[in-house]
Amino acid sequence: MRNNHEHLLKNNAILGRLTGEDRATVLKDGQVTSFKLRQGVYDPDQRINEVYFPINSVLSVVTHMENGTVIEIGTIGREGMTGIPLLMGADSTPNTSFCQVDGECWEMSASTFRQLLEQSDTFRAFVNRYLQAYVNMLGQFIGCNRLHSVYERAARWILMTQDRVDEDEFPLTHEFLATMLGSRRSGVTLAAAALQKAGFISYHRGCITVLDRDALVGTACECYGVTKREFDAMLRPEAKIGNGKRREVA
Amino acid sequence: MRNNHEHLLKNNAILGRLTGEDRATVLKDGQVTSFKLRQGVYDPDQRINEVYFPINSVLSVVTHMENGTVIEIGTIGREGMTGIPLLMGADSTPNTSFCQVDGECWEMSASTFRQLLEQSDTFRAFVNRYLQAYVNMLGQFIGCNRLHSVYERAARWILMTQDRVDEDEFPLTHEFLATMLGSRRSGVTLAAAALQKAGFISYHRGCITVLDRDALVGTACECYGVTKREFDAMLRPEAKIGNGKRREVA
DNA sequence: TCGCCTCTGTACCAAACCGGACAGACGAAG
DNA sequence: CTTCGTCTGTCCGGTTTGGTACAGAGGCGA
Repeated sequence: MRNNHEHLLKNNAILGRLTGEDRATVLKDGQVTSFKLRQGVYDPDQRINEVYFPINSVLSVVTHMENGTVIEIGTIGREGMTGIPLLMGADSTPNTSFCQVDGECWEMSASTFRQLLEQSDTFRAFVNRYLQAYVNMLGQFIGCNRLHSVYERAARWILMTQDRVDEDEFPLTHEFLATMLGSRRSGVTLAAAALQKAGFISYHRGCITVLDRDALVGTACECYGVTKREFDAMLRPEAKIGNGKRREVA
Repeated sequence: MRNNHEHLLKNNAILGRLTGEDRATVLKDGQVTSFKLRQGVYDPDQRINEVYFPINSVLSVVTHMENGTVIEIGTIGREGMTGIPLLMGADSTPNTSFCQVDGECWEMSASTFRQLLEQSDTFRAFVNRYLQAYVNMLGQFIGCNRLHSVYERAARWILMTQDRVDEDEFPLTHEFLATMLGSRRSGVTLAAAALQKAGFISYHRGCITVLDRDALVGTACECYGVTKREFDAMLRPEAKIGNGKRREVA
């Protein structure tokens, strides 16, 4: 049982790097939880009592506009965790989180999370670095949503999700993707059809398969690579976070 | 001289709330610095040696896309500070910061900043809450950039800047605003002309004047109000937001 | 005062996208 | 084997915006 759990922990980038006492605390005070497709994780402005470290599930953070429109602002998978606001001293978030691809998470109470932050420099360091990468992703997406086409963003989104589930196939409807991207469904259908025709992906009634990852990377906007490098770098303690951008102000 | 400085500190939402030893540390180890229009503050991936608390200046954080396009991801004025990455344990940022409206900042070395974080619960709390509001703003703008028109976003931007300079008049060209909003200049000219015709603003060769704030608020997308409430609430320790729950200070 | 540079107004075409709608196709449930 | 709901393909008019270009107007320096 414990071996099984330890195996699961390895799949999460943060938990998988803990050792000794820290790992013991995680195993002792946490548990595996499953999320089903579209299941809610956090509601706006509600107290956050648990944090989750995805193992093979993918969660989505979205914001609601006043007119009811929903749009994705971030994705959380095995590279990270939910409950970022706790790290900043808040106990809630104005956003909504839910399950985008069903699977398992490691659940930890907010109090255990805070205890670990105090107890472990390693844990605090990794979580902080994740926060940093997450915030940098938000900044990137501000530009992405303004400057890049549905086609590019769709490819980017598919790649990001595939990285997090680590399988070629996962559930996805055009309708859902359109909501995440803040575009209309028929626009996504055109983009998806083009990607399928090109042989990069195939899909069928709510299920998508990535066929040619490299081609997708070439199709997606730079935002995919930029954020991926950020997240990768965060996991290398000695690496400098950043991606070599060095430009002048206009 | 010291009185003068203390007066300046009051104008920054974070520094203005410090007392006793904390304030003494700030005054002892910091200084006033001026930024000129378009002057750079941080370059991508360069070590952050100083942090700045705007007094009456406004700074802008932008990201560069690979094709050279620049777009704003955040604004920093007297409600906050630069150097957020330090708070997350990083020592650089992938983004660029520069001066959007010239004026003064309180400059503090990174080491003093870290010392204050250790020394003062109050300081750490305020800075953490500011980070929280800043991150929430990023999330809001991800949606805003995708879903709202140039007209709405232009009004939002003008309001946000005016809040930070606290004067009705400040420098702004259509060209610059277009860059910040990630749109083309002539589109901003149309939006600005409409706002002027409506009597909400007036402008002339690189200088804009807000004439009717309330009308502008009505014109801007909800994102203005949402982020303003976040910043206001985060800086009031006793504030109740969301469902009436008090947010804990870290 | 003159000339130049910046800022603003405007125009035009093309592409992308919205908003909405409709129909076919597939699969799950009965 | 139907039925029904979901998912996808497609269409069309209208709007916004991108890309580009040009000209006038104001301010500033020579």
